[in-house]
Amino acid sequence: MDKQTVTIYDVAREAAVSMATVSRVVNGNPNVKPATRQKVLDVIDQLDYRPNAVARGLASKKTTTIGVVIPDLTNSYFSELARGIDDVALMYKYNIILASSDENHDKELQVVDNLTAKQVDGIIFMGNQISDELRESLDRAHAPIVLAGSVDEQRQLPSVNIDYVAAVTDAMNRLIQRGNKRIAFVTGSMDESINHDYRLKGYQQALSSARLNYDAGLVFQTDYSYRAGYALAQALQDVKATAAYVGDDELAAGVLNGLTDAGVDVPADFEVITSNDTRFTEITRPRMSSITQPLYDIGAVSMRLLTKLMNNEEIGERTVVLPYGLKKRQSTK
Amino acid sequence: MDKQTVTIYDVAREAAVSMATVSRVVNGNPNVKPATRQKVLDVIDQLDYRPNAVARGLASKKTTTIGVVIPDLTNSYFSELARGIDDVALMYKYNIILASSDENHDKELQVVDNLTAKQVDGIIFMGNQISDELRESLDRAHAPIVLAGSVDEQRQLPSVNIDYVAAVTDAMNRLIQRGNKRIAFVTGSMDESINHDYRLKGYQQALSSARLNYDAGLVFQTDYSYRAGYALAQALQDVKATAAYVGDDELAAGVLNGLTDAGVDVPADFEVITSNDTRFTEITRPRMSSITQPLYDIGAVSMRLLTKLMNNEEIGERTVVLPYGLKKRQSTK
DNA sequence: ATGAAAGCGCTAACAG
DNA sequence: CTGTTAGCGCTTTCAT
Repeated sequence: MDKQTVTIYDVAREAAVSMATVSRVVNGNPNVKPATRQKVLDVIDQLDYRPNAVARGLASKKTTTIGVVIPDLTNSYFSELARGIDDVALMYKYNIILASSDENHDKELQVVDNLTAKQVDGIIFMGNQISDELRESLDRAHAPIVLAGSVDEQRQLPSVNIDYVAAVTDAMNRLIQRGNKRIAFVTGSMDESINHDYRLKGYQQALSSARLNYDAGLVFQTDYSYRAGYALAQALQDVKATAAYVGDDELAAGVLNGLTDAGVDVPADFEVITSNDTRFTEITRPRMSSITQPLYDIGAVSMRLLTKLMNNEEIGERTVVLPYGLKKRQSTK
Repeated sequence: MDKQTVTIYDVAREAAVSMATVSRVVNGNPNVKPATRQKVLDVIDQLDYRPNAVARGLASKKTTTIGVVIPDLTNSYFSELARGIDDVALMYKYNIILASSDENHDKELQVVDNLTAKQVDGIIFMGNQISDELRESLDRAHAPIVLAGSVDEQRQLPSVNIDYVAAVTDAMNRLIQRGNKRIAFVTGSMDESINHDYRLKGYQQALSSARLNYDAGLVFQTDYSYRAGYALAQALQDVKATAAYVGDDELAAGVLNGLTDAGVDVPADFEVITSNDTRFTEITRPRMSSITQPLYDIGAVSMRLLTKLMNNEEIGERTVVLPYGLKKRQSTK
């Protein structure tokens, strides 16, 4: 039942060199004579030696493992980001410890402490409520961290996103130009900075530029789920909205189908525009117009940035803003 | 830049006990006098001591970390399974190292070796082509493994699934009873055991029970993507199929929309039934009829089974088969 | 109930 | 270019 049969010591003995030398060839240290390197390599091959990453981690204080905290694995927005993270992590030979936070503050704290105990070399964090408590936990990790597709209202933490304010403003302008006067704003919790400090700001800016009144009754705060959106159909009609900006694609799909099933014609009688351009936008009928953002890239760039931070490389800008766009499909006129 | 400031040694000194005692209280060993336990606890609190999991792992040969290999993070089928795995892992205090395989055989081998190096205590594997090579790698891990929502044609590895053959047979019978004579079979690669050895078998069984001929021209092998399904619309009409069983929900959504956009009325002129009952089935219009399966539970039960295996607990059946169902929605008559 | 001591498998100075 | 020697921080016998 030995997990580890052959160790670096066995290789050293068999190859008649010191373990330091074995360590050197394993780690690609150039200070080894080709002949002995080959000899060691042969023995490694013959014994089928595999370095123990845990021992390595303890000795070197580097685990080549990063932590990724994700609010919801089953939400396409996050899983697309994760894919970008994963690809780049692989490229740089880092393993990922996945930690689900369920957008729950206590759990976020817990998982971060947990990642710290595991001595991760860095953390990619997705989530939009960075409390002071969390900031402390993150500090204790003594490891670099970057926010992926998430914002830090205090702009202290390195992050990669798009310009959410401008994106929402653009989306709103589109709706306003088409003559909509009562446009609903539908997103997740306003406790999330991205909703409260960015999207809502964009919403209000567009309104005020168009000299339209801001009506709190048009603001819907719910959770990011299809069901939640579907359930909103009646309320949306009750407030006489003729369009909606929605902060999540599944939520938007729910709004769209809820409305359609209630006999509302989208986009003729009601326009909807969503935020993340995930695959859901193509699957619904009508297809959903959306803000577009390079999700995979946001994840990939986050991870790349993290590697730089972990290597103490020179960083240009700690907050990288990627370009967004607007894609008109069928849910808007 | 010290990652670890306070160690067990510091606590021992400060509490005037040996590190062995500190270790005992940290690990909940009952052989500690309540008074000294309290003293140690106080010092731990005061110094904000956090055990280093890496050192622990090296000393105890247990990392409380498991590896999860997943073909595609962005596919709902797998992410739903992962959610179940994750929840139970948390419950038993295991961390998850996530390893994407991209349904690529070489990558599977590589990630398994990687997980082995990291000394994971167990592995949950999703994927349906267990080659001999992979089996060897898995063996070398010296860690228990369970297949989640995946099959091992050789039935050697512990796994949790539904009865795929029966499920597909049921789905086919439904289609056949409605009078369909030419039913397409649309799935991913036939190299995958689940497609070749299970689903296809169910398809053929249903056909033969109904005395319908098996026509290889009705079998479509593609990848699990919306685009792939969408692109199949013409081919499906060319072979004069009037219905299709589809092995993946996104793929099915593609088939459905492709057909609809080509002017085919679903379900009036063409029925489709899919396999995984993920959220996509509710979002498409018409909604998709589907085999139902307890995805979250499959993941959860897999993880639970793995914990038992890791603790050398007595296991009843190494292959657990969960119930499936059939849900009629609007894509079938 | 508690302590001493020997590792776990590897890296990293430091010599030579 | 290679070997020696300490640890890394913790668990785990084995004594006491």
